[in-house]
Amino acid sequence: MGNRAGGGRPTLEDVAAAAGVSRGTASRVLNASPRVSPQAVDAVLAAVAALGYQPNPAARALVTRRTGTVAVVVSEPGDRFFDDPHFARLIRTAAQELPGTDRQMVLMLLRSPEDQARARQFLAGGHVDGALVFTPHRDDLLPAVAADLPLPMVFGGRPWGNATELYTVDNDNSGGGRLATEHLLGLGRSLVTTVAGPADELAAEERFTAWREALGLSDEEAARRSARGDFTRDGGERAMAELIERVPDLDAVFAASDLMAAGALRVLRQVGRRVPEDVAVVGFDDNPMVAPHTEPPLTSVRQDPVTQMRRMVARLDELLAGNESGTHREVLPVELVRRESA
Amino acid sequence: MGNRAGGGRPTLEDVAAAAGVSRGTASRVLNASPRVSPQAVDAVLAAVAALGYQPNPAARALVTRRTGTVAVVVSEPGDRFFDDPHFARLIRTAAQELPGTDRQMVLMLLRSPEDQARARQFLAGGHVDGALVFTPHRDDLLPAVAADLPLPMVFGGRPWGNATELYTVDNDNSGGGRLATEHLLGLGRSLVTTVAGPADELAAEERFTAWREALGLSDEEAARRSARGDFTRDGGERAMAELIERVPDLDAVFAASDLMAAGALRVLRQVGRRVPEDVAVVGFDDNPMVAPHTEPPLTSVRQDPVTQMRRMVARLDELLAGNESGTHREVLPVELVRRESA
DNA sequence: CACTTCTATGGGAGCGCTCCCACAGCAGCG
DNA sequence: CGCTGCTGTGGGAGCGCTCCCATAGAAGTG
Repeated sequence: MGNRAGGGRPTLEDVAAAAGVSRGTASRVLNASPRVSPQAVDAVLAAVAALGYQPNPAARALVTRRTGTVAVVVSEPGDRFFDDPHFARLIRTAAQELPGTDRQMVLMLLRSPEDQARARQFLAGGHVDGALVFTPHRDDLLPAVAADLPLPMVFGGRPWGNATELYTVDNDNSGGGRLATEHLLGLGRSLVTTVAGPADELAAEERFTAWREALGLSDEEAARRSARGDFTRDGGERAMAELIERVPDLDAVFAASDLMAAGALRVLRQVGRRVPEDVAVVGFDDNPMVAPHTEPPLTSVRQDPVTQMRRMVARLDELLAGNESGTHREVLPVELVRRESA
Repeated sequence: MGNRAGGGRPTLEDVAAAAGVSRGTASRVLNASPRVSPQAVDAVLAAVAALGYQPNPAARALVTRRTGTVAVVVSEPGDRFFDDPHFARLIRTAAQELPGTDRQMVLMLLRSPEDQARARQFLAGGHVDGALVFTPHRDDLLPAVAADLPLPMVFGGRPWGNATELYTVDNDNSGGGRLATEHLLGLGRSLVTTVAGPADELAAEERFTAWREALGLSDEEAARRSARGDFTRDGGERAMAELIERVPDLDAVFAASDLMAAGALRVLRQVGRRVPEDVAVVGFDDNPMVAPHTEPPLTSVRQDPVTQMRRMVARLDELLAGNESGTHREVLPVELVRRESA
């Protein structure tokens, strides 16, 4: 009576014994089954409290085939995971949204092709009930195998490949690129250049294409008026330096990320161009750790990782509930936030 | 033969049947038991490959009482989790160090007292084999209950309370505070002030005390020459503004974090004090996203979250292996990185 | 050659839960 | 008063593994 004979953690059997009911009834109480008498509920709950009982998650998972955990997968081979506060916001939102429904979050950072293979194994291995996946790079192999994995998955940002059957929650990169470019045009700027993101990320390509189309540029002219960065501050500096060399008379820059815009601003200052008087600059992200703190504060296209993650969790919840209807592709709107740089 | 009758995932029984051995032998092969014949090993491995078998983690956990996962717990009620790249570095290092030994990482962000209670439940619930815990705040309740939890735990930074039986991996905050202060003194500065961190964090208190003792200040004088921030950039700005008002003739500032130092630099610039000519500034963290990018680049006390997390993982591994010897408290050295601000 | 080791193997037991079938008890009905 | 239906309960089966005991056969010993 009271505690368990073996001395270890109490089991459901111990709870049942203490409550004077059977294991089956105790289980029904814990799973909120309607077919239990009120007095049984009370007795079991009292026994649970008295014994400090907690269900064994492994035993439960074994029979229900549900683990109560969700994987959050981020592929980022470089240093951006900690250089860019964007990721921290994503992770934090995931951590906040998931426990709300009593699910734990397994975080996987993928830095190499081997990591990707391991992640595939892991996701197929029954460790988690579903996955939220960020695989923006062209050589990320997870999207290609995603359709074969018998696991609910929602992608953040559209991965490469014509995987229309994947569930994705994306930001409106094209709309953002257009917004930024048209804003610069509206300011009366005549030579709008861009510091583009890495060509292996679709989001970067979409922003670039939107810029090119908003200006109606030929491929050659677009190439001349653009330079690539890698979404980092240093990359932005290098690209800006290259651009100013090649297009000395530029009077506007659309940078595909705030971090790159920050690098660009620094270079512009170094070469004596005033922002926004000589050169207007627009960033992308509206990163709260970057955009308001640059010199001058940065006008930027706001995309909201919090909303994105929320929508991803909501979509995954639907999939976990067996609801496979609904659009596969969801696109979140972006907006221009004006500050002083443009 | 071949695949499973039921059509679901193959089980160990299926593998055994395909390999022409018993379930017991198949299990021995998978667990690298020495008592198996080479031909049995080959047959089982071939069957595993042919069937695409993966062990059911729940079934394994049920009997071994090991889940193969480790919790990483971070208590941070404010926005610092994504404002401060420090956390991202910690998380990324954990993600990198843990899978090396085939363990998964469950991330828990604690923002409220309820979260703390939930975390306690979770850690006691058998979901994970161990935990790496960051609970720097005075009202974090996890450290107090840690000793009662039958779970290997390693703390990052020393939590409040005289919990000498806890395993901790800390940075040398006192040494760092002394280093910074003595450096400023060595520069010939006569009025060294400090922008201290929040009083509810032990690390902040240790840095503050080291500063006070290096200067040999009375309590009143220490209070006059210091102002508190909350480890954020904005907090640093406010504290610096307050300090410059109260101690107009200050010629040096030791800021307890790089982010606060960045805020301080901005205020100093605004009021027309030149750094380092008029005021020398030293930060703390040597945050790679902040210190090299301030105006001017920041001299800072380097602490290395990568090393810290590595040591924590190593210590947890020892505990998981049953080795409870070794020092409970480990302190990591810090060093001064000179740039232009001091 | 009978005996004891040793090695490799088979298969039962059992981890702690949920699911489900069977059944007791009790109304309500003709 | 025998029948059906409904509610609450007990307990067997079984999820897929690992552990361990028993045992067959090979190898070693006097």
